Amino acid sequence: MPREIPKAYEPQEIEQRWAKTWFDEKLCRAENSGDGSGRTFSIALPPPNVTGSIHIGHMLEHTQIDTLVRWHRMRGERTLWLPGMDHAGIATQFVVERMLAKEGIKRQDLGREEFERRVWKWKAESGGVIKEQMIRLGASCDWTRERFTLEPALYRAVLEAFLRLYRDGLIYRGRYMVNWCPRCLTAISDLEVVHNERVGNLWYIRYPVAGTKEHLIVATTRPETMLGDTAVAVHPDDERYQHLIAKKVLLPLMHREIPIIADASVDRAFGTGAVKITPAHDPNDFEMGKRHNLPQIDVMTDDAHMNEAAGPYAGLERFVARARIIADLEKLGLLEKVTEHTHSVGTCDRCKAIVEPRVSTQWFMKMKPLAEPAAKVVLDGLIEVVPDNQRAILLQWFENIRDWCISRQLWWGHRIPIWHCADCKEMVPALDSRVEIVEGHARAAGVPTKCPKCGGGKLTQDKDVLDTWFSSGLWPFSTLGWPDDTDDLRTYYPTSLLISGYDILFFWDARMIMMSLPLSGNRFEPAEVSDASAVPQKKETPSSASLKSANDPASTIPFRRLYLHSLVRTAEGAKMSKTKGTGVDPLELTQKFGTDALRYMLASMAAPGTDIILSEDRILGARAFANKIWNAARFLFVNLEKAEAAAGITLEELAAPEIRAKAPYAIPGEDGLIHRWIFARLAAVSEQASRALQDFRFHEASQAIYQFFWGDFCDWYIEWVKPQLASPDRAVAVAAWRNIFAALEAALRLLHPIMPFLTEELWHRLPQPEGARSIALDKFPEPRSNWIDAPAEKEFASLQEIITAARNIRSEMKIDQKRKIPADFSSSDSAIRKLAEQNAEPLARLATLSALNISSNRLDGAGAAVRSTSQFDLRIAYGDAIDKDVEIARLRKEIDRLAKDIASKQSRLADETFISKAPAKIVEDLRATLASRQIEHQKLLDRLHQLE
RNA sequence: GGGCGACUAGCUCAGUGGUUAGAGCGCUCCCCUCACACGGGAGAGGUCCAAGGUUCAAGUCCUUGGUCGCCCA
Repeated sequence: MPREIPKAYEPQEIEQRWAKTWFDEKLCRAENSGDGSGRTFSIALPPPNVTGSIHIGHMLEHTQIDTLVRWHRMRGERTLWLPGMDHAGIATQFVVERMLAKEGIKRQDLGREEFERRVWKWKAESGGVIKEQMIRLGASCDWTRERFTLEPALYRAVLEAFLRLYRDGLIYRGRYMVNWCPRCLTAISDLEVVHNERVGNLWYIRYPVAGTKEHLIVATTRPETMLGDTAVAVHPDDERYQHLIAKKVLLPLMHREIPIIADASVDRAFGTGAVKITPAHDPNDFEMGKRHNLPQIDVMTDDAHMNEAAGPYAGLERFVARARIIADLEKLGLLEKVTEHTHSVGTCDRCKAIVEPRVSTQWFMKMKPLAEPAAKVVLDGLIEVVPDNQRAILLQWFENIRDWCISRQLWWGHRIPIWHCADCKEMVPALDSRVEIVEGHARAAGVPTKCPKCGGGKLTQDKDVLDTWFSSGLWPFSTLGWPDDTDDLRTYYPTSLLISGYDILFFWDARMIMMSLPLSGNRFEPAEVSDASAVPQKKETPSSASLKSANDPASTIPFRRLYLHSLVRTAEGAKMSKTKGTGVDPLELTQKFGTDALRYMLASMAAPGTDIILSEDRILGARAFANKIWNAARFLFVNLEKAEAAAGITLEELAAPEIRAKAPYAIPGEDGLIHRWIFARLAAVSEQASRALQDFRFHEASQAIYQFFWGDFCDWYIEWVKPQLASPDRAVAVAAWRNIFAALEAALRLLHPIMPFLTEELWHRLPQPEGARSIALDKFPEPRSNWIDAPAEKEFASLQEIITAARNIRSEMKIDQKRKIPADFSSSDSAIRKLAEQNAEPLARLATLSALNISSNRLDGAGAAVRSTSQFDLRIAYGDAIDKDVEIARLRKEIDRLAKDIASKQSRLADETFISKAPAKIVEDLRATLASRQIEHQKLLDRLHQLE
């Protein structure tokens, strides 16, 4: 048993040692005998991005998950926290392209296969730093079940999901308006576009009306798109323009005649009420173009330069073209005016480039038939959403859902398992979801060789890959072995809980629900087709009713509870951002303060629904807490050595597990109030912590445990029992030691879910059962019936009051801290007098009194300081040290406060409606409180009169 | 434009209709007392954003307004 204990807690070595041990010993591997018995708790790690390193947001998320996971595990449940990573299509491709750029290479120079090879190489070398960091930070994941979205099993799950959804008509391909990122060179989904208000301009441009001298003035924020205009639209009821409808205007610069059309969707109040229509470059115009059969003219290239359709402006970057166009219009006298105009500009979530709305041929997922059942499971309460207000936000999103663009023009990701026939353009899906391993990596194996429509043999696979979130949407079941029917799926699915930030509620949580419901139930029905000729015809989109009947929602939901945690913000309240350098590195913080301290701080701030503003002061407080715990343990071990030497007491006889189990022990010759009290507190706090954790109230659990450990255990319990521990009466010492070790050990288990390292270290310094590996596998304290003791709690509170009153007098009288002085104690209540008598020694010791004279007499306060409560009076006479004026001021303030309180209570009690309507308990309590206030008030008044 | 959240001690935040609204940090005073100065003891500090309303009872529920932040369009 190591006894050398440093004076201050030094977390670095301890944390590294335990992190390694936990990982090496596979401590948190979830056993699965397959019998499915007993309570199960399972949770999937929201997969961090393979390019990522841990940031403070992960740290918060993982602290909360890990705390709950450890708590459930300690409650004896079969517990699985399944970790892994996603391949982060755009981000990873970006990172590798940037590296290549340093060598002067473009991915196109390498070709697709070689580029993929390079990305895998990068992944092997630098991907997944975050895993090492998580291990270092003690995340109690089952690392034996770690998953990656591009590994063969999950690749197969993606193919299977795609093929089923395609077969069911939920995935389709078409030419529609999408958000195009000209930097990433790919389409992105609506969710990946960040809208910001920006001050720009509104340009008013004169379009000459053909065959007249009139001009129609249109207003636009993006003049460069006018090159692709195919109409001008006005509202059908707009009197200003009635005479122009069906005429034509001559599109300036392009010398093209385009029609003036009438459409009710035109906002008459915007600009001049006449708008240019560019169906290939604006979502509203796209819709209008369809209604009026207008041509779509795409005037840009993939990288946002003007293309040949832009005539003289071809080759210019879009904003250069804009400036040139404005200048040219001005020269021609066609620029009416320019005004300042604030409007919303969409940027790429990943690279911040301004997104170009653009028509493009892409793959989409139909969302309405998926969103309806998803909303239903939330409405029906099959998935509980916490905090509750997020539930409404989620439901509203399901309500207003739009189709999801799932294809990405990237080379890194799951390639769409569709082949195109060169002859007849038929789309041929992969024959099945099997994957083959080429150079160690998965790709679709069910390659069709013949076009089922025309019999042609020239089939080429679609070039696009799937949005990373598509594979993330399958995460809760793909990681457990789906589409196979595995023991893990049977045991751990649906998962118990998902914890994520509310910022990915739509990206991930919502999509997971939508994809799980139709897919995760059918484990025995792979979408295989036996031969190419049997490629199924696309069915009608299934109704939500048929989706529902195919699967039981209770068994196909991805998780039973969804907890949206808050975000960590900068001191200014902004979202932390790596690019802005406002991020905080949690590893740096753990280096400085210790992981447990950082975890404690985050947990103590993590009230549901409130964002966290990071404060170094709070981490310092948490570090102090860790140090306090360390030193409490240190006190026990250091003093135990003395007891060993003096009385031959051994740790084994004091703290062996079977000894601890029987605490609290009675102390020979006294009532053992203090010991009964600490276990009563332990019971209350254990219960409070459990209740709080059940409801994700991490801050409440943290605070309760802090209060217990520091306030109750250190400040009162240890101080109180010090003499007993050193007692020459061996029986007294042994009993006291046994109690204090049992209390400490239980407190460590109580604290373990939040502060795993410190508690593991100290737990191992106590005797444990043969073969016990970790506190993490021990039990969370549960209130025992012999711990609960309400009278002890009440009595001890009175003793605390007496000591505090005495200390208060001493402090106000500026009595030397070391100087022992006598005090007089009086109470009309014999039970209180008896309590004081029985505890005279600790009372005197902790209040530094030379004597405590107990009586039932009224105390004469002349020339002395007095503190009174309704239960007792305490008097200390000490020379002429009392400052009369100060004392009078204090009394007056107190009397005033009491008088107001008494008046308010009296008036309430005088109110008939209150008496008749309020619960009896409330009235009763109020009466009792009033009585004791009145006693107190009278005592203070008497005292004041005496002084005056 | 629609929705959500916040506003409580100097700061950061708890507060689940019912006793005198709490915590940590900071502040003031005293103490390096034999586990801990990352400590111990004692204290000061609040018209709970404003105004109405519901209720026997409002920091808490409702309405309106203000300031700040976020999400969706």
